[in-house]
Order: sequence, then structure tokens, then C-alpha cells
Amino acid sequence: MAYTYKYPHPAVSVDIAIFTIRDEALKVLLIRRGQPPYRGEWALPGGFVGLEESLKHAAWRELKEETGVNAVYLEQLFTFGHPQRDPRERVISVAYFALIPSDKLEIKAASDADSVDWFGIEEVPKLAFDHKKILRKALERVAAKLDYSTIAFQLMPETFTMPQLQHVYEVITRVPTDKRNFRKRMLALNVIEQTGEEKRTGAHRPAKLYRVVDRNKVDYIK
Amino acid sequence: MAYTYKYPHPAVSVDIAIFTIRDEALKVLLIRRGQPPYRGEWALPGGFVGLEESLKHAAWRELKEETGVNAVYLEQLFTFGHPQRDPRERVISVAYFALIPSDKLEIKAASDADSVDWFGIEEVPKLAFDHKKILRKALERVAAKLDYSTIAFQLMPETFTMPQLQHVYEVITRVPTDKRNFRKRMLALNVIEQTGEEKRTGAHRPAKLYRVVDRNKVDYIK
DNA sequence: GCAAAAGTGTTATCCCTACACCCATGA
DNA sequence: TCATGGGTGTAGGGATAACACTTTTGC
Repeated sequence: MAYTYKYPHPAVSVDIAIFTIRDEALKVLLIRRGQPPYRGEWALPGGFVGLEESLKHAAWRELKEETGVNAVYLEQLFTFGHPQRDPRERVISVAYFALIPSDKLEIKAASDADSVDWFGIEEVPKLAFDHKKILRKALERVAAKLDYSTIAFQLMPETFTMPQLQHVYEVITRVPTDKRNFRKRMLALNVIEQTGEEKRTGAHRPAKLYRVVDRNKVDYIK
Repeated sequence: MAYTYKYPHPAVSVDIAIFTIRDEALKVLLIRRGQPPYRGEWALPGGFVGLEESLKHAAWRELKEETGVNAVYLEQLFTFGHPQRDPRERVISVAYFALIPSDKLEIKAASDADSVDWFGIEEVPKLAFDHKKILRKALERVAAKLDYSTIAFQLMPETFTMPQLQHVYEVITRVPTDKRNFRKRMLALNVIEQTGEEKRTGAHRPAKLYRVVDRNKVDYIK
């Protein structure tokens, strides 16, 4: 079966930079390509857009295929369309990024084994296509949004401590912050509350646990 | 001649919201469609992406076709891809917005006469496709960027006065501002300088003229 | 009791806001 | 001379940034 058009049509794909926090670091999900082009190289998960599905739907579908999760933060990033970005044919890629809380991860369940893995953003290998460029832009966007929105909480587990939260800010923005000021700033957002519980992790004072009052909601500041 | 693919491919277009300031108001350029669908209705200028050109190139091409200008501010806005947004076939639209200084306009030279016109953003008629949605998003983006960047100067002519500049801010953000504070804020940006000239426009004190030190450059604030 | 990380308040500084009068011009 | 819009400075308040010591725990 073939599809014929009067004018040339490009192919359209979605690619997703999926982020999470693990082992105190910001990680991105990559898959090892099983098919040419770039067979054997790492790439962002992605795929072609179905003719009857919306772009966002395609992004959700890919996200679920690779991670099993569904209710996470997903945002359109940018559309990349350089004529030679794919050696096969003209492929225009609508890029998205997703933020997954560290406790929702089941990965590798849905997808096939050792061709999927999380990489610290410092240790990302060479990537197929222009995926390095996509990843860079996604990181910029996420870092910028920490400053004027509450998306950071989309990366936090159900309950978390202040030092944990601060750590997330610091690994993403690379700006070290005074912990007293950071605490004040977070509480002033009015989107988290104490659970009453504490978390003890070693030979030191336990940390108070917090939760987000309304997950699913992202506030914009100022 | 026909183009055949193994899998179905959507068509990809670019649509552009082109803004300028005229008669003290923010205007957007619309074209009246000469072909179905939506024949006779107004729409954002746009067209299909050539197989060998980048998305930005396609946007520039359309922009130049309609306005004759080339050196203006052009930014990718968002990609719209609902399956039914075009009644003919699946069309994915990569939307851009452009800002043109009021003194660079020649319009209607390049394009065909009375099927192109500028509309104040308050008087935009019903638009074809989902172009109202695109326009709304473009306006939001521009208004938001006034707060944290210097894109406003991309709308200003070679030389301009403070009241003119303030007017641009006010028509876009709809936030009236104290003129003393506004002036201080603008000067603190360090991107404009006095020309030494004045502009006299009526029975009142003449206004000092300013120019942008480095056009082409857009600063991000804070 | 000691090391390690968590928790906590106050002060100084900067930035933003509010606010009112004089000036230069054309008619 | 009068109406019109352009130009100018200061003081107060709120937000942000700087800064050091005490607490709780595990070993």
C-alpha cells in the first residue's frame, strides 16, 4: 500500500526529552537505535505522527511506550526542520519535553530491555540526528522555567525535603543558593505544605517532609 | 507528477503573525483567501514548506512575499497540528511571528492589492482555519516578552520618542505605566541613546528623539 | 562526644512604586 | 495667554541578598 500526493510532503515525527531526578542528578532517557540510520547510536525517544492523531497525542503515545507513565508534565518545546537533519528523507521533528517525578519510574517494563537507559546530563553520549541540539534547548527551557514557574515540583516525588528540592534547583540551574533564602522563597510560593513526617537519612538531624498541595497545577510567578 | 510514500505524510505549512505599529495601534497583517477552503475569508499569511528549505527559510519567504521586508525580527511560536485543522488534508502548521518597525513598511507593493491589509488587534475579523488561536498565542508571547526582553525595539522606527515607546508598551500589555518610572526603566536597559534631535508634533514641548544602540540585538532581562 | 547535615532570623541593600509640578510649543 | 503634551526627582515600602549559629541524629 502506498500514499500518493500531488505535492511533496515531509514526514513529521515527535521527539521527547524525558527528564527525571535520580541519584541526586538530572537524568534524560535515551534509547539505542535498533535500525538504521544511526543504528546502535543513542537517541531521544520519538516516532512518526499518525495521520489521525494530534501532535500531543503522538508525544503521549511515545512517552507511554518508553516509560509506562502517563500523568506527567509534557510541553511542546520547538520544531526542528532542517532539510538534511534525517538522511532518509525530509523529516520535521516537533520536539517535546517531559518531567517525571522520581517515584513514578518503572521504565524498561514497557520497552525492550537494555536498549533504553537514563543518562546524567553530564554524561550524555554522542546522539543521533540533531538530538544534541534538541536536548540542549530542552535543558535551557527547563532551567529558565525554574525561575518563573513551579515546574520543579513536577520532578519531585510525592513527599520530599527542602534540601532535596534545593538540590533539584541547583543541578538544573547550576546556581548555588543560600538555604535560608531558598526555603523562604519556596514557602512564599504557597504551593507546598508540611506532611508532619520526617525523613532520617544518616547521622544527622532528620529533615521535614513536604508535599505539593495541588499536583497537576503549575503556577507562573510574577 | 506525483509523490508517493510508503507511509502517509501530512502536509506542513508555516503561518506568520506579522505585527507592526501604525496609527498608535498594534496591527496584524491579514490576507483574504482567493482559493478554497475558506475562500474570501481573512487568514494569516502562510504557505507550504518546500522540501528543500528550512522552516525558517519558508517563514522568511512568506514574509518577504507579503511585505517586501527582510531584516526584521522573526521567531518560531508554536506548532499546531490538530488532525482536522484543515478540511483538505492533514496539515501541520509551524507558526511564527514577526515584528516590523513602522518605517519599513511598503506592503501591497509585493503582494496583490486589496486582498492584503493591516488590522488593529481589536478589529480582527473572523479568521480561517485555527488562525484565531495562533494569533492569540502570538499576542500572548509578544506581551510576555516585553517584560523580560527588549523585543519592543524591534517595532520602533529608526528614531523614536519616549512617549511613542511607552505607547507601544501600553497597547501591547494593556498596562498603563507612570511615565517617569517607564523612562527610568528604559534607560536602565542601556540599549538606547539620545540622538540629540527633537520631534515637534503640536502645540506643546518637543520630544527628544532616541535610537537603539544596536538594532539586531535583543537582550534578555534578569 | 563528635561529625554531618537540617533547621532557623535579622539586617542591609536594592529595586520598584507612588506621586506633582514646570517647560516648550503652536495657535 | 492658554491649552497641550513632554520632561524631571525624591521618598517610602517591599522584596531580595547576605550572613552564623544551634539542633538532632548515628556511630
